[in-house]
Amino acid sequence: MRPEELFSLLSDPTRLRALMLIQAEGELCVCELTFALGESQPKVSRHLALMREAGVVEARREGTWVFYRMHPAMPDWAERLIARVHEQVVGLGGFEDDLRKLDTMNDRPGARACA
Amino acid sequence: MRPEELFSLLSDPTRLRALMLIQAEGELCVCELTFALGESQPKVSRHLALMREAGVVEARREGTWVFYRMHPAMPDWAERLIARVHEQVVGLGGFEDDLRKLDTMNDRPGARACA
DNA sequence: CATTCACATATGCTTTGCCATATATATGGC
DNA sequence: GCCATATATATGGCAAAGCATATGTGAATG
Repeated sequence: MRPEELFSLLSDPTRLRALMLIQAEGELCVCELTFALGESQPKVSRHLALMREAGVVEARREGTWVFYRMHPAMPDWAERLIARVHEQVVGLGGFEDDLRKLDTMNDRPGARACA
Repeated sequence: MRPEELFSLLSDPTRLRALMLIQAEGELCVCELTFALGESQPKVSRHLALMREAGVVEARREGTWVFYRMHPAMPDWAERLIARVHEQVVGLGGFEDDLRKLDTMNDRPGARACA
């Protein structure tokens, strides 16, 4: 993975917001991300697929749901970079709103863990 | 400036390489960047213009030359973010090459300073 | 046990718009 | 007039969004 490719992935609002949510929560399923972002399911799924194909996130199926988390085999520089991005960006309006929105979701598949 | 916009700027190889050089050197003119990157002058100029219009870098004219540096009024989060990016990618092959290439340039306008 | 249904997720397809590049030309200082 | 830099125009390609639809899983019904 080259740096420009990673930045290209981060340059879309839907992907950036989704990734910051995953970074904050550790693991989230598509329906949780769809709810928190307020975007259509196909749109969210497509963007997650792009990050999955690039090796930024990893998918794990559990019954009906598919959970996404940071890819464990990501290069160190990329992992650190995303963590730094999260630190600098999480305070900006919009990202906090997404987290709050997520907390208002009922009946979450609740695999709350492993951050 | 929104984060996605910054990442969009960083997602082009020419812009990323140029910005990393500026971050490392403090200040560089267009001809130095053109030389170090090995790209055409109009190409480099256009990419610098994009970053200038976005408020990421600032231009200063000194006679024939135009020097570019980080924009002093950039938001704190963006300034820190670019510094973190530099820390994480400066070690990757390619960026080091650009710096070495720059050092081989003769008759540099040499405003070496103020980093 | 097979069928049907409901739900979560993924994927073709098409249109639209932006981005990068190249070439050519213009500006501005010496 | 020469050099460094900027900008205009045209073109090719890629990326995002919407819509419809396909896949895959689980539950319920007969």
